[in-house]
Amino acid sequence: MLDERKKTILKITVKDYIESAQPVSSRVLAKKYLLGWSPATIRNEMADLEEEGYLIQPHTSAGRIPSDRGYRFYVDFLLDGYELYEEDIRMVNSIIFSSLEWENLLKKVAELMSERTTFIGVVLFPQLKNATLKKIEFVDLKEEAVVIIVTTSTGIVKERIIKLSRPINEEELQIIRVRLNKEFENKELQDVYWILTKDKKNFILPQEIVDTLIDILRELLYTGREEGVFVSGLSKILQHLEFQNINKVKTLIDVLEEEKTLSSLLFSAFLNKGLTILIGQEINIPELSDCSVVTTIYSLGGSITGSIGMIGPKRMKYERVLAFVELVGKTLSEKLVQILGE
Amino acid sequence: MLDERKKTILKITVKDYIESAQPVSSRVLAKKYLLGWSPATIRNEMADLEEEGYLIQPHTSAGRIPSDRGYRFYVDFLLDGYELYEEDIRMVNSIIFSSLEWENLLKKVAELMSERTTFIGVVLFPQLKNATLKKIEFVDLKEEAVVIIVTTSTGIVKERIIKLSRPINEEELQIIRVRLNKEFENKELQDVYWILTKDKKNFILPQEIVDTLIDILRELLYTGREEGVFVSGLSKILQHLEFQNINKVKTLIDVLEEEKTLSSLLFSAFLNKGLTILIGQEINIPELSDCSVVTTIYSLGGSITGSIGMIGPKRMKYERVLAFVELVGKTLSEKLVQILGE
DNA sequence: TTTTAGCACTCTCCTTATGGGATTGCTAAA
DNA sequence: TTTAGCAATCCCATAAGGAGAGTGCTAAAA
Repeated sequence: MLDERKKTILKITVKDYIESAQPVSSRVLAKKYLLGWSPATIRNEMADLEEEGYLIQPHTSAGRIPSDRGYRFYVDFLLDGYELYEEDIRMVNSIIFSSLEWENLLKKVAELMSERTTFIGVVLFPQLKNATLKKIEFVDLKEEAVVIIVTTSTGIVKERIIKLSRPINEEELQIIRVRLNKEFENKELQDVYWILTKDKKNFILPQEIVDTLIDILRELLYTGREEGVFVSGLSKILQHLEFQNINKVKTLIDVLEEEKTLSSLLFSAFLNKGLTILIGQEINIPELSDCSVVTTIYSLGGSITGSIGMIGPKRMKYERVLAFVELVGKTLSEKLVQILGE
Repeated sequence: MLDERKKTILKITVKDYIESAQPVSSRVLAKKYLLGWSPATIRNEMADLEEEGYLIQPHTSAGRIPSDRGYRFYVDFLLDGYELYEEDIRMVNSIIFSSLEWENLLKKVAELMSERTTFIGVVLFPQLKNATLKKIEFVDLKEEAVVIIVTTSTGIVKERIIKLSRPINEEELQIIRVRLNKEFENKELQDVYWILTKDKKNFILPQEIVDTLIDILRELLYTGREEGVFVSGLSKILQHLEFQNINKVKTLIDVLEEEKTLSSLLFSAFLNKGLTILIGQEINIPELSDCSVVTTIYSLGGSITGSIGMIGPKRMKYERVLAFVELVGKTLSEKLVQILGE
């Protein structure tokens, strides 16, 4: 374990580097922060910290910057406390409690997160493993075209247009509607999915309808909308100094357009069930090794859970981002409680 | 008007520059394309073409590159013909005729376009000015939470969750449902919107329901989903040589994350009602002055229209992109006919 | 009159050299 | 154990030089 002086030096080194983006030298530490030790002393301590893997020297005659391990120690043990801003609270509330349909709301949340922090905001679609089916509805468009609409207990709606191979009139549709709803209302989506796939042939229903229902359920259950995530803030993050060179930008954009990568990244937030930080290599995505990721979940009991996250340079103000992400997660959950009850 | 020799020289200059990305010199023109004139002669002609604004010299001792006017002349008068690839046709069909809900389909189309061309694919949400209302549905979630679902004649579905100020039971909901559908079924969205806003107070209905309906209709009518566009292909376009410097990339990304700019750009495709090319400054967005935009519409009669487009460097293979965009537009329209009839 | 050869001139870009500046590690003294 | 002093190291901005490519112009050839 590090002694007090080493902790202090590490802490100030991390803080200064986050602010200045310049390797921190012993001279700056001694002079700017008036620590009471001479540069030479500090130099010795920093050499020790480097040996133990907390600091890195970009080249021989440069100051030092924190390693992943240095950031990790800082975040785990040296943080002074979270910094929650009034203005953030106001904005988060005003977006989340405005009336919007689901998808639009989540998209706005992603935009808001990047807007307020200049980092990337990511929102994972709600995962519905424990939700129940509320209603199946059919809307007859014309001739053989029908819209099938499924509503879940969590208020998520998913629809699809299908073209039938033979015309179905409103009476017949009504029979199907009543029958399906009687059978499936308030059943878990999971179960409905299994019943439909197993007994596929035994339903005396137009095959297209059964197939489409299965399709809709699968999407609701396993992927939100195609591994759905909303990502926002590319244009914001490029202003940071770590993304000045074109190749880093390219690899970053490659990753961020790959929805699968992001959704599985956010998905892992479920396991931790709370505020999580991953720093650099810990993220386990080489292209993001200059970044940190802060995630949390939003939820209502067990029936609906999703997660949100921010991706930014490792050089981020953790005090602020941690507080902010927590705020957004909590506010989203509150909104769920308000609408769907406890 | 240009004489034959100037046309030939301009044509080959444009072609060579599109291929090589290098300023084209008189020597290359004479030697590589065996035109039968000496470099000196070609040099004179190129000087003329520059004077007339078709070519530009990046600096004194460089070859020449096409100006916007040069590209425009090339596209209008010098194109050999469209180039439609078998593989493109296969891929476009397989994506567009797979069964997907609306939004997902359009998103996939944008991805497809960028995938096939390495340029940016943009898809504007369907504009519904002439669509009619098909059905209004309520799903009772629990206590005071209700989902309102509106389906249009074009098969577009939009929903919203609301929290009521007092409980409403299923019987009461049924009365509202029947009454609203009786009154509004098959009426134009436009009209329903006006009736609701004008007679707001006269409906003996919970105020929240009326307000939410108005909200949904406004979104359907005026903005798709929030000026909705799908954009795809950022990571692809960065491989092109014109986006090697960081500032160009930044300004490009700024524009592409600004949905309003893009949707109004695509919206203008409606006025032209067909395949449109804008080159460089013609686009009228300074940040895109190194780009060309090719757009077209997809439609079914007058009831549903949207547009699609590609954004790429001016140095694009117009023969191919024009054919491709036309293909995607036509195939999308076909799908509409197939589902919704004529 | 039109086309072409020849040549000086211009500009870019790459490589190399140079010097200032910052910071370190080490040694020896406090 | 801490500190002052100093040589050594590396980065980086700037300048200098030279190769290469292509043009414009002039004068001769077709």
